[in-house]
Amino acid sequence: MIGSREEQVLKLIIEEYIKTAKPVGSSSICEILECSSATIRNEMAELEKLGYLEKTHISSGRVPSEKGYRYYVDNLMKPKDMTGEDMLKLQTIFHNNSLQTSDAINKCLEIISDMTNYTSVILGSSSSENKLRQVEILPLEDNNVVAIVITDKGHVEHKNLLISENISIEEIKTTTDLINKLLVGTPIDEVSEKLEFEIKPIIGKYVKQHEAIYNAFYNAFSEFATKNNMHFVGKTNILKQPEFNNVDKLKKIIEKFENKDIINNIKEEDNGINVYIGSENDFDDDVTIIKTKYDIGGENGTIAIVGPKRMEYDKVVALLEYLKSNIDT
Amino acid sequence: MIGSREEQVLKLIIEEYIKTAKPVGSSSICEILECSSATIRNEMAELEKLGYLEKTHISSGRVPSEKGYRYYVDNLMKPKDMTGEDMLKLQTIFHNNSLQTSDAINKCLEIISDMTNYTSVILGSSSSENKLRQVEILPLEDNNVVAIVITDKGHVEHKNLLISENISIEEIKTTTDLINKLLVGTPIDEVSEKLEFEIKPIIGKYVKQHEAIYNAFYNAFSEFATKNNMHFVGKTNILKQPEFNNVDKLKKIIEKFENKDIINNIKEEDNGINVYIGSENDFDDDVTIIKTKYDIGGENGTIAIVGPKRMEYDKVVALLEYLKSNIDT
DNA sequence: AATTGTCACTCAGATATAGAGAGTGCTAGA
DNA sequence: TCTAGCACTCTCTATATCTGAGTGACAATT
Repeated sequence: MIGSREEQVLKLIIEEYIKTAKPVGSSSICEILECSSATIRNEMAELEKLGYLEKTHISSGRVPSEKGYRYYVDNLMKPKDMTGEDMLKLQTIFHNNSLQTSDAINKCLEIISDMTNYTSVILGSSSSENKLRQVEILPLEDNNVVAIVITDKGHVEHKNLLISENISIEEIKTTTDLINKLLVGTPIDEVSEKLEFEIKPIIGKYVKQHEAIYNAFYNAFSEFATKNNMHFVGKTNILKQPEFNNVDKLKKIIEKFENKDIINNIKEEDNGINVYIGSENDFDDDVTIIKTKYDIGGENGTIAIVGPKRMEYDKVVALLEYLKSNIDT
Repeated sequence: MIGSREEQVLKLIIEEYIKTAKPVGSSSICEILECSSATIRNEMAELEKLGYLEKTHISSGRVPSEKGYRYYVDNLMKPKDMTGEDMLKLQTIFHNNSLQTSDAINKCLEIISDMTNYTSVILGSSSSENKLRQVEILPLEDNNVVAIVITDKGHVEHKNLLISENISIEEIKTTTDLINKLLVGTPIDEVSEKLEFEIKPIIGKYVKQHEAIYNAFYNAFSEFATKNNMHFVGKTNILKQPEFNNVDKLKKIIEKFENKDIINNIKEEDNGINVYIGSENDFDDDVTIIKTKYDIGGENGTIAIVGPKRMEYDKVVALLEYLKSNIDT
C-alpha cells in the first residue's frame, strides 16, 4: 500500500498530467505541497519503484503508468461535480418530450463528446436479444419488391430485390404469412437457421420461385449480425488529443474505428460504470474506454466514451453517472 | 495549344509523378525520349510557362499543376485496359445472382477500392426522387411502437417511440390509414409540409393524442433528408497515399469525411464519367473525385472515387466504364 | 528519521554549420 | 534546333553545440 502523502503526490501528478499531457517534474508539485523539490523527488522515486509512475527517459519528469491510473480511478478520484451549465445542456434534452428515446441518447452523447473532446460510441442491443416481430414484402414499381424485417425491440432492416415476372403476389403473401406464423418470437440470430430448415422445405412446395424471396429475407437477417447497430459520435474528437499528434498513431486509431467489429468488446455485462485503461481494453493500448449499459423503455445497449489514457476520469464518470440516473428506467 | 513533343513530355511527367509522387527531373524523361536532358529542360520550361507544370522550389523537378492534370485527362490519357484478373474479380459479382442490386454495387466498390487504394463513395437517390410508398405503425411490447416509412424506391426508415397508455390501436390505425390515403406518391421532401398542413388538422379531430404519432412520422421523414443515404467504402485507403503523410492533411481529410453533408456535391447530373481535379471539386483541393451516375433496375444514385490529384486516372476511368457497362440497365 | 540544499549528470529539443546530390537556367557551340 | 557544359540553387542529411528541465545522490539540517 502507499502512504498518504505518496497518494497525494500521485494524485497531483496524474491530474497535472491529465491537464498538460507533459511529463510532470518535482518542482511543479512542491509548489502545491509546500515542501522542497527534493522531498517530492524521493516520493516520486518510491512511486516509480512501486510501478505507479514511469519516466520517458532517464532525466525526464514522471508520467503515470497504467497501474497509476488504475490506482487513481479506484482510490483517489472523486467524480467531479458538473457545472450548472453542463447540467442544463443535458437537462433540456431529457425534458424535450418530442425526442424519441434513441434520439435523446444520441443528442446527449453529442453534447458529451463536445464537452469532453472524446469520442462516444453507442452500441444497441445485439441480435441475440432481438426477436422477430414481423416480416413483410411490399411490391414497388417494375418487379422490384422490398422485404422488411422488424424485431420486437423495434429494429428494422430491409432488402430490395428484383423478382421475376412470373412470381405472383399470392406466392409472396404465402411465404411471408408462413414466416410470420412460424418464426415470430425467434431470436434474430437463430432465424437464418430456422429459415433454412423449417421454412425452405415448406415453401418449396407452394412457391415456384421461392429462392429469390428466401434470399431476400436471409440477407436482411444477416444484416443484423453484421451491422450490430453501433455508431460513433464525435469520431474525430479523440484525434484532437495531443497523444495522437503523429501520423502513425492517427492512422492506427482511425483504422480501428473503421474496422468496427474490433470494438465489439465494448459490450458491457455489469450494471455500473466501468473503466478500461489501455491494455485493460481489447481495443487499443493507447486509449481508455469508459462504458456502461443503458436501458430505457425496453430499448437497451451500451454507451462508451473513448479517450486517451490521460482522460479526465472524474469528469467523464460524473457525466455518465448523471446520464444514467436520468435515463435508466 | 501545345506541340506534339511537349505533349509527350507532359504525359511522361504526369505518369512518372503518378507512379512515384516525387518531382520529376529532366534526366528521367530524356532516358525514355532519347534526347539530352537540356532539350527536355527547355520543353519543361515552356510547359511551366504555359501553366501545365509547377516547381516545388527553384531547382526542383517538376510537378503537374491542376491545369496539367486537366489537359492530361482531356487530351492525353487513354483508359487503361484492365487486367484479366481484375475483370474476373468484378465479373464474379455480376454473375452472382443471389446478390441484390445494392449489395452488388457495394461489393464492386469494395474491390475497386482495394485495387486502387482510393476511397469510394456511394450516394443513393435523394429524398426528392423518392416518393412515399407506405407508412405503418406496429405495436411492440410495453407501449412501444415502431413507425415505418417506405418509399417507392424501396428505402425504409423507422422511428421507435413510447406512446401513452390511453391511445388505442384504432386511433393509430386511423392516422396511418389517413396518411396512406392522402400522402402516398408525395415526394419525401414535401411530405413534412403536407403532414403539417393537411394531415395534422384532420387527425386532430379524430385522435386525442395525435402529437406523438405525428412526431414519430415527422422525425422518420426528416431522417431521409439528414441521412441522405451515403456511405464510404475503404474510407482509410486514401490515407495510405503519400500526400496524406502529415498530421494536418490527414486530420483535414478525415474531418471532411465525417462531416458528411459537405460531400453532398458528389451528386452527378450528367451521364458520363466526370473528373473533378483539386479545386474543381468543392470537397477538398488536395483530392480528385471521379464520379458517375448509376441506374440499376429502378435504383439509382451516384458513385464516386476519391483519391489524390496524383490519381491513376486511366485505371479508374477504365474501371468505372467497365462497371457502368455492366450495371446500367 | 524525515526533510532540505546542493551539485554533477543526463537527455530532449533547438539551432547552426557543412557537404552531398539532384536539378535547374543559361550560354556557346554543333 | 539540339546538345554539352558549367555555375548556381535548394533540399536533405548528418553532425556538433548549447540550453534548460529534470534527476539522483549525498551531506547538512531540523
